[in-house]
Amino acid sequence: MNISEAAKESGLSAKTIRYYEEIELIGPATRGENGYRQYDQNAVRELRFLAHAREVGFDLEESKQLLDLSRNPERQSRHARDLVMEKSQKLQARIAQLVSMQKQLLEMASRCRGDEGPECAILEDLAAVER
Amino acid sequence: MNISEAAKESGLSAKTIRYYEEIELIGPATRGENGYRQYDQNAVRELRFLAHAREVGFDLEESKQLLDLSRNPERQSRHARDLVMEKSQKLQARIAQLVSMQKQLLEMASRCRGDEGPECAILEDLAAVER
DNA sequence: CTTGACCTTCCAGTCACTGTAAGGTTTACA
DNA sequence: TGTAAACCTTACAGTGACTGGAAGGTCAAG
Repeated sequence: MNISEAAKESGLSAKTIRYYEEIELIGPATRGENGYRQYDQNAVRELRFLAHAREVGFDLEESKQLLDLSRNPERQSRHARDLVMEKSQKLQARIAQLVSMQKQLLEMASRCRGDEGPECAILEDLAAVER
Repeated sequence: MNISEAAKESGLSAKTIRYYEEIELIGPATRGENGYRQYDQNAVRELRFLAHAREVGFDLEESKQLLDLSRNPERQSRHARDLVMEKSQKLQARIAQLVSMQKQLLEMASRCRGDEGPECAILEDLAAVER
C-alpha cells in the first residue's frame, strides 16, 4: 500500500511517516517501480506501535526503545515495564505541576472583579515579588 | 543594574532576557557607557511579570498581552480575567489528557509480568489495532 | 487530454529557549 | 603592573517533533 493508506491505517500523517524514516526510527520503506514507498502489514504494525507509544506520552527516543524491544524475541518484559513505570512517574509529576498552575490561575481569577475597571488582582499577582 | 542581577531578581536567565528583548516582548534596555544593558526597578518588575506569567502556563504571546494590559492604566480587568479563564480551561483539558495517558500506562503495566520472559502486554497493547 | 489526487525531494518555519564561539570589559588580587 | 576570573557583547546553530510549502513527477477517471 502507498503512504497515505499506511497513514490512515496507522494514525500517523504521511509527513510524519517520512520524517520517521528520515531520522531512522523505522527502516527505509521498500519502493515501487515509480519510486513510491510501499508498506506491508508489518510495516503498518510498527507505525501504529509508534503512534500509540507517542499517544501515551513517550518521546521518539523512548518509543524507539520500545519498538526495538517489540522487535526482539529475546526481550525481557521487565525492560518494557521499567520504561512504562518511569514514564508514569514523570507524567505524575507533570500532572501535579499543571494542577498547581491551574490552582493558581483560579485563585487569581477569583480575586479579580472582571469588570470595566482597571483594578485586577491577576495583574498585581503576576508583578508581585513574592508568590 | 547589569543583566545578571536583573536575571537573579526576576527569575529569568540572562539569555532569556536578551531573547525577550530581541523578539520585542520588552523594549530595548538602556545601555551604559560600556554598552552593557542596564535595568531599573520597573524593568525588573516587567521581567518578573513575564517570568510569573510563563510559570502559570501562558505562552509568550499571551504573556505579552497580559503585560500590555498591566502597562495600560485604561485597562478593563475583564480582559485579564478572560485570558486567565481561557487558559484555565485549556489547562483543564490538558490535565484530563495526561490523566488519561497515565491511566493507560498503569493499565498496561499492571498486565505485564515484568520479568525475564518476553511476553508483555505493554508491547502487545502498543501494537494492537484497536485501543 | 486534462484535471485532480496522489507521490517525490528539499527547504524553511514553529516555540521558547539553550549552547557555543569569539571577542570586549571590569574587578580582585599577587 | 600583570593577569585571571567573572562579567558583558553579538551572532549563529541546535533542540523536538513535526508542519507547510514549493516544484515537480505519476496515476486514474472522464
